[in-house]
Amino acid sequence: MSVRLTYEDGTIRVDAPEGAVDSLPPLPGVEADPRTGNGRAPAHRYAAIRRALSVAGLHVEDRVLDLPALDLSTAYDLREYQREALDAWRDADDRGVLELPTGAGKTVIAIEAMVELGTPTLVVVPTIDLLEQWATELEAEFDVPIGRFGGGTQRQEAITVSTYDSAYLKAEDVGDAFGLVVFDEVHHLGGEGYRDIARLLAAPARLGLTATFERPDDAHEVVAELVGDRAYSVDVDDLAGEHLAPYDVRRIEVELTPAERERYDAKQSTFVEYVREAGITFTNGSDYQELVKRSGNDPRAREALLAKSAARDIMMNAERKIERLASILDRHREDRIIVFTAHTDLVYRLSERFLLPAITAETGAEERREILSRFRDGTYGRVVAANVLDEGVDVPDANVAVVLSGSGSEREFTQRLGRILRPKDDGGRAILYELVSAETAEERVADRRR
DNA sequence: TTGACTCAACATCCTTTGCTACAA
DNA sequence: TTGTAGGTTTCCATGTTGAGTCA
Repeated sequence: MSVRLTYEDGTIRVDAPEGAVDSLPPLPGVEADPRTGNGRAPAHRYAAIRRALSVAGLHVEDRVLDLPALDLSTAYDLREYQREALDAWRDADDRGVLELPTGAGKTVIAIEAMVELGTPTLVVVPTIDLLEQWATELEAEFDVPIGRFGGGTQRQEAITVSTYDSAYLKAEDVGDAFGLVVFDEVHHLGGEGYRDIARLLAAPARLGLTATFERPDDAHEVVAELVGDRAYSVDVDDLAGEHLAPYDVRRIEVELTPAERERYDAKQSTFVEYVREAGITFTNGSDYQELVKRSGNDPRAREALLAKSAARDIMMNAERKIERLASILDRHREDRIIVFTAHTDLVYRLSERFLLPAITAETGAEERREILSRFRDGTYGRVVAANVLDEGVDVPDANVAVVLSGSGSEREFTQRLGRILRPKDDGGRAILYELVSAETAEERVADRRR
């Protein structure tokens, strides 16, 4: 008996002769389609279905992928840990996630994987900036045209780079055109909508790259199912000193002013009292969602949330943080500094007071390029940014970071730290200052991200 | 082609506790 | 008496991004 596999709009269609689908061994993800009398599975099950059919000793007429072999080569020589990472991925049947810190050379590993597999490849990235970086790198490395989905162009080639958004729109149409898919910053794939990208593609080989695989909402489990488990992981501290700059993190506690303290305590207790009365325990992650839900029709819940938000503003934008920043800027006159905040308002205030070039979400692409280019060539020695420079932008090297405020996200912290870890010519140490308001919830927030 | 706009998607947002109605 | 479930269609606010539309 011969089983036929076909790709159809993001699914794998399974046909057996005489409608003998019922007599097939159980196949991963395949369900009977009562209308057509055949079996059907989401496309990402393709590799597993092939394996199951092969184990069962059935003959397969495979019409899913019909891909040309690519003859690629690269001049790159992998470092030892890069080689180990790639080998681990290959040992896991060309599936899985590599967890490496920013600056460890994830792109190089992906390029080597493409050379070894020699199959059409789709690279999926979160931003247009990254799309350009990857495309430029691949064009320089391989002597083939590189396609682009995103940023206004939709051109498909054997090797194509796409944004997550465009990949989401195109996956159904191109799901049978690639043998390998590389997800850069693969933690994004845990997003409710984005995970469909991986479901609709038939590509048997899947490589995920990230500096922080785990997600607070546990969606990395979904990512592991779609791309493969974490195959290799190396920590910043394993590379610091050799391939990355050695670094120090200095936490500086700052007192609230009496006026700030009074307002903070009032707002915080409004929140805490409501939480206590409502019996919300925050024992699991969804409790906060529960509170948000309530605030839709319970005015007191809404008031509590607004109070919490006001308290957060006070502790994150505390006056004395700005004073401490002044002395840090003074001490590091000769250094290259990036100042990070959580609020755009504060970015503009700091920009005005210390004459720092500012970048926020409101900064246009052209102006942003200009600022970063001047930071790169040394015209500017310091910049202040909101959450913009956290990921997906090629930020010139700095050696001092000042985190004035941030979330409890481990990912955000890792990315900000990564901004100062490119090895220094003089072998110098990088420093990250973390300003935290004493005796506020910010102490917990700061603990959580480390 | 560009620039300004809107829209949708995604991420973060968190604390020290214990109710109430109903079915079996 | 004991065990269990308890919104249905999420979504307080802020920040960031990519895609699409229109002039």
